[in-house]
Amino acid sequence: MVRKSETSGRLDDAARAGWLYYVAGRTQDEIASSMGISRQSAQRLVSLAVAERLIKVRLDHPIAACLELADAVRKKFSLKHVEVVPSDPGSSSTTVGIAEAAAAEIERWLKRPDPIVLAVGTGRTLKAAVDQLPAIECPNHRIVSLTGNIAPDGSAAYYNVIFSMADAVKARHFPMPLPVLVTSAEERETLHGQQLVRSTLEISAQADVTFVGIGELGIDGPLCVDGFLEKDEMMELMRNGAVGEICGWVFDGEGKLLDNPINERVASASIPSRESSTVIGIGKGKRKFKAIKAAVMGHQINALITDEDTAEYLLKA
Amino acid sequence: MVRKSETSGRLDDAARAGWLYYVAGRTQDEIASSMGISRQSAQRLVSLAVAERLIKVRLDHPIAACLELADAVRKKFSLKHVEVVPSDPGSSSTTVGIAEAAAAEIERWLKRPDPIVLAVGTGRTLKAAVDQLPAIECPNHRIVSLTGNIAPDGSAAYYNVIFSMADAVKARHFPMPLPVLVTSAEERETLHGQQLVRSTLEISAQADVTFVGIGELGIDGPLCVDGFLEKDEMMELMRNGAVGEICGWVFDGEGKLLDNPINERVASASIPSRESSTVIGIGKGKRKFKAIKAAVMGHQINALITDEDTAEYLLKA
DNA sequence: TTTGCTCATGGGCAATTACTCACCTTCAGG
DNA sequence: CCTGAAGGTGAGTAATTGCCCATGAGCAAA
Repeated sequence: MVRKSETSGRLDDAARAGWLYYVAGRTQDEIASSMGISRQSAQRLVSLAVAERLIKVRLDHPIAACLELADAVRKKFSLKHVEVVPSDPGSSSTTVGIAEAAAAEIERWLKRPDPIVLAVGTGRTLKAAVDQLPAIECPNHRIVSLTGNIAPDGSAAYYNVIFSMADAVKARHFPMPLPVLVTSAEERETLHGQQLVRSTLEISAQADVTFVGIGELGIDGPLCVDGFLEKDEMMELMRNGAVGEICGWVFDGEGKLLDNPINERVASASIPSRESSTVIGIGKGKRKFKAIKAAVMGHQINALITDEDTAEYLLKA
Repeated sequence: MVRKSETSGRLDDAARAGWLYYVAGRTQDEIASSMGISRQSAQRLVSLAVAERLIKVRLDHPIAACLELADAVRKKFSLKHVEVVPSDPGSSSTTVGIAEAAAAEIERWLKRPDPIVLAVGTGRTLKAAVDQLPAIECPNHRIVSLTGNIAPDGSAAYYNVIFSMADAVKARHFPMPLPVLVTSAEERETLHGQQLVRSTLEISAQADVTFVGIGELGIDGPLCVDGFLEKDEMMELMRNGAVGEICGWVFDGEGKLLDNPINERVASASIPSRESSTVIGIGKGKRKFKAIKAAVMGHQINALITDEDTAEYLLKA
């Protein structure tokens, strides 16, 4: 304490101050008087100890690993927000965990006092999330669907989540009275020109936050299973490099939307701006690995809710 | 996540808040808004995480003064290893600081790749140290208790640390199904002859490293407070020159085990060899000064974790 | 000796955090 | 159905901390 100018002495002091502060739990004032320096100097020593990484903080809880993964993924892909839930090794479900997390995130947005536009896509995961929502009243908000609600056979599409959402959430909601895929680009233009559709599209473009499922391709993927695409169309798509889809918009391994006849027939609204709004993708599981990776690489989404296994894949890949 | 009342969910939230606060360095306001709760609730979660010991802080820096003291003490008493942590002038705690240091030392031993036998004694300080341990998996190691786990009233003794240790450390552990003191030397022989006890005793004799608390005597000392000895027995002991105890083994001012009826009734295993293994005593504080000095003088231990004040006392005395 | 630079210091102040209090829900037991 | 305990909540407030700034010491180059 007599000599101050040696650098090592200063680090020693920093260590001592840091110890008193973090381990012993004293205030900076107490440290200052016990070391015979001013409070400000004590503060500097404490922050020096932190800056020099003399102080190591550890959190002993399974959730810590998830948070670290989330942070790493967020940084690697420059995402706005990433949430990672623990993987459940015993379950093959593609929704358990992330559905609850997504529901919590939806709830947080809906509880905001200022009016927002919340857009939703489609998919089983998103449906599961919406099913977790409690009853909420939020007359200020608007909820809009990006995708059509008409299945290939003309019935109401089951996985159009906006209706499930309307059950729980009291807000104005805007479905999209269209099929998911139409027969041609021209038909899409015509339909999108209708007044009702056009106003819904305009609302969707203003979305503050968007929740979308991320679908894998393949003959077991949702586009085939739900009958939107025939098996041979799917094979053709995959030959062209397609690996995943969001709201029917098909993209390749780098997350670029494909320039092909299928995408020309997608009647969904465009995915809202990733520059000016938050677009949260939801998905996990081995079959979706490539699709999720492509979606984050190509910035089709700028936020992600997934599980540990998937997050680890994203970091390794 | 819709329902919040689950206790485990609350701890998860605490962990999350603690991580965001200490690891990610966010403010409580940011945490509050990102978790959708009020700032006060965020603050509560953070302090809950601290209170539940989810957050562990460690300081990685050899403070010069402490190092010098440690070296001097090590030489003076021919010890294998001495660790000195800064004293906290304002605190009367007998564990703060050394508990963290002891936990770090235990962790270092447990992280060794080669299989070891780690023995533990008893005491509040050791308990506090073990409570600082993170979760570790080390199936190669064995952990054995030197002292019985049965209190005078027949219940499980609280300060038998091996059970706390088993919570954090995944390793085979061997408790000692005995009281600390039995009624006579003969009873001890009988009990020690039991197969279960004998094998535990054999393991303890092979210990590579042992961690023991150092207890002071007196009517406020642990032996009396925990009901192992009556006040008059204690007075008698002290009249005979006893100054401290380790695992119940009572020794005099020079660290020699007393040849008296009490030590004949101690059911603990013998302290493992100070020739062939490392026996680390943990303790600090004025009330323990004489006991610690006696323990190092008599080589009841061959390594010590203590604080500056105690180290200075040991050098002067 | 002067000049110019770096760096630690303490004061002051705004931001952040901890604590207390009154109230509100939940739930077990009468 | 009421009641009281336990535990959670937000508001308000006091305590603590982080940061900017002007100052001055130390030191090397001019």
